[in-house]
Amino acid sequence: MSSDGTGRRPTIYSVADRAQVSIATVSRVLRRPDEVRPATRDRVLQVVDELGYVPDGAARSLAVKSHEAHGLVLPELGGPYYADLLTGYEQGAADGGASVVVLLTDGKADVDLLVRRLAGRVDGIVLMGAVQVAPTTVAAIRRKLPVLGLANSHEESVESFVTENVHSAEELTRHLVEVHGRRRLRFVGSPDIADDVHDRYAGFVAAHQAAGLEAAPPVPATFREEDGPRVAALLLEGELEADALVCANDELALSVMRHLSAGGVSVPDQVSVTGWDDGMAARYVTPGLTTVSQPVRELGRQVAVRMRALLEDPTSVPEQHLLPTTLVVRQSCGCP
Amino acid sequence: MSSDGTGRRPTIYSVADRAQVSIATVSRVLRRPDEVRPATRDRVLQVVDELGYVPDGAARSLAVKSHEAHGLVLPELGGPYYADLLTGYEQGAADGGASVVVLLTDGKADVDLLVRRLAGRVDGIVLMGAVQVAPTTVAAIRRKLPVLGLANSHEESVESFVTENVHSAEELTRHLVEVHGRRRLRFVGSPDIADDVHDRYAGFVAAHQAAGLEAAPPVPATFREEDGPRVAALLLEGELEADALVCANDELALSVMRHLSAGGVSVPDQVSVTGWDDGMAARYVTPGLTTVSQPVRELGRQVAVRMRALLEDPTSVPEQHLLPTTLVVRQSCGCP
DNA sequence: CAGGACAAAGTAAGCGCTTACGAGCGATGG
DNA sequence: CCATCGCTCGTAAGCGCTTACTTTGTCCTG
Repeated sequence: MSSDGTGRRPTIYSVADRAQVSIATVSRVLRRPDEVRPATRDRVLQVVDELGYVPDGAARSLAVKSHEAHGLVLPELGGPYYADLLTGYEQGAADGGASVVVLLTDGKADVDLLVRRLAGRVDGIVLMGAVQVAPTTVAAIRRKLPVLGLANSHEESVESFVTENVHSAEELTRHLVEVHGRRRLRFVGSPDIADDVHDRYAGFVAAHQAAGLEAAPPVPATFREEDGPRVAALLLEGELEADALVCANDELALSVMRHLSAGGVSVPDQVSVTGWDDGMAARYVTPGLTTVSQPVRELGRQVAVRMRALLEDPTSVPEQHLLPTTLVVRQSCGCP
Repeated sequence: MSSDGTGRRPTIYSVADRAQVSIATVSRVLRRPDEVRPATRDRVLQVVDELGYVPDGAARSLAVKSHEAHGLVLPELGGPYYADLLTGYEQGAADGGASVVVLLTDGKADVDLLVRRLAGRVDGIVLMGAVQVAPTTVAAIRRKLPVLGLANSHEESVESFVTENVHSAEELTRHLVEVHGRRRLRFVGSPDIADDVHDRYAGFVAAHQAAGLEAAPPVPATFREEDGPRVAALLLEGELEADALVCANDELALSVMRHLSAGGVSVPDQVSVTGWDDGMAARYVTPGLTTVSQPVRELGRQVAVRMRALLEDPTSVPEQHLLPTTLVVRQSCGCP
C-alpha cells in the first residue's frame, strides 16, 4: 500500500512513508506539533509541502466525530437581509473553527430530503422560519443534532432567535397615525407567509386599536419586488383607498413607491410608504424610505455563537432570544 | 457493540440490528432500494424512521471518496453581486447533488490556512479573484482538487470565468464622451485591488485613446460605500476636476452621487456618475444610475455546472470563459 | 428431480484519519 | 550502577459507511 507519493492524492500514509515516520507522527505534527521533536517535525512538514498534502476532512470528521461545520437553511439570498445574516453567521462559526454549509430552499422540490441530508454533514442546523420544512423532519433531525430557529416566533418547541416585530410595527404605525395624521392605512404583505410578517401585521393592528381605529385587512403580497406593480396598480385604479402603505419589507416598499410615483401619486404627500429591513437602497431613494432596521449581521453572529455553545454543552437550557429593532425615519412617511 | 438504538446517535448498525438485517442491507435500502425485497425494505425503513436515523455524511464521503460538496471562497457578501453569485452557484451545485461550503475571507487573518482546510472538505473550489490567496496555496490545493477562478482575468494558469469588462467600460466611457460631451472623466476605483477593476480602467483608457483624449489616472477607492464621501469631498473641495465619474461599482457610485448632491453638485447636470453591477438600488435612486449589468446569477450557475463536469472528467481541457455584460443607461449619465 | 440461473442478503475489506496505549531510550538521582 | 521518569514515536483499534464478492435460497427447465 501507499506509494511514496506518486499516487493521485497524497494521504497521510504517503507522507508517513516518505518522511520515514508512522502515520501517528504525521497526525501529531499537524495537530499537536509540540508533542514531536523539532527535527522530526520539520522533516514531516517538508514532505507535507512537497506532496501538497491536505488531510481529508471526511476521514478526520469520522475519527473525531465532529463535522466542524454548521448548516444554514435559508429560503433565498435576495435583498440584504439573508446576505447579512449569512455574513454574520459565517463569522461567528469561523471564530469557532467551523465552516458553514448553506442550503437555499427556494425553487427546490424536496426540501425535507435535502435538510435531512444536510443533517448528516454538519454538527448543527439553523433553520430560517420562512423555509417550509415538515415538523416531522424537524423532529427527526433534532434527535441527531441541535437545531436553532430563526425568525420563527411561533414555533415554541425549537430554541430560536427572533427580532422584535410587534412593537416596532406598532411604533411605526403609531408614527404614521399620530405624526402624519394618516387614517386609511393598509398593511402590504401576507401574514401567513412567514411569522415575521404575521407579527408585523399584529403590531399594525395593535396600533390601530390603541388609537381607536379599525385596522383594514392586509393586502396580500410576497417579499419580492415583483409584487409592487400589482399593489401600486390597485391604488392607482382606485380599488384600494389608502393614505399610507406599511409594507412587509424594503423590496416591496421600494417597488410600490416607484410605481406609485410613476403613476402620478406623490409619496409621501398623498400616500406614505414604509418598508422593513433598512437595506442599502432605502438610504438612496428619494424620498428616503422610512423603515425598520434590524441588527441582522449581529443576529447571525449571535446565532452562531449560541450554536457553538450548544455543541459544547448540549444540556444547556433552551432559551428564546429576542433582538431589538430600530425605527429609521426618513422621508417616505412624510417627515421632512 | 451496537445497542438496539438506545445509544445517542443511531448508526447503520443500530438500524441493522433492530431490523434484523446486515448493515449492507440497510445501506442498500437507502441507496439502491430496488435491490432489496419490498418486505425487507419496508421493515428497514420503518426502523430508520423510528430511530430517526440519518447516515453520517463523513463516513459516506470517506467510503465513496467524494465530499459531495463544493467550496466557494468570496471576500464578502455585501451588495447584490456576491449574493447573486452564491445563489446561482448553489443552484447549480444542488442540481448535481452537491452542497456548497462558503468561506468569507474579509476580516480573516489566515486565509491561506482556511482555504487549505476547506480543500480537505470539498471536491472542488471556486476562488474569487478578489480574495488574496498565496499562489503557493493555490498551487497546493490544485494538486488535490479542481480549482476554478472567478473574475480573475489575469491568472491565466487557472481555468476561470470572467465577465467582460474592458469593452463594456469602453462603451460606457464612449457614451459619456460622445453622447454627453464629457471631457474631464475620472475613473473611481483602484485597478490593483482586483482584476475586474483593472480591466474596467483599461477600457476607460482605451476609450480615451480612441477619442484622442488622454485618460486621467484613477482615483483610488475600494468597492465599499464608505469611500464615497471622501471621493465626493475631493470634488466638492475643488481638488478634483471632473465632469464625469466612472465608478468601479454601484455602491461606490451611489454613495458618491448622494454626497455630491448633498454638497450642491447636480448629477448629472454638472457631473455624470456611473456604476457597475446594476443592483437593486441602481433602479430606485434618482437619477437612475447608469451602470453595467452582469448576468451574475447565471454566471454562478455556469461555474457550478462546469465544476461538476470537471469533477466527472478531470482530464477535460481547461478553458477560459467570458460572459457578456450589458450597458444599462439610466439618467445619472445625463440621458433623459 | 437434478442442475442451473437468478434474486436477496450477508461477509468483510477497506476509505484516511485520530488517539489510547505502550515500547524504547537517554537522562536523572539515590 | 540501576530503577525511574519523561519524552518521542510506533502499534493498532476504531470512527460509520459502501460495495465487491460470496453464500443461501428459490424457481425454472428439461
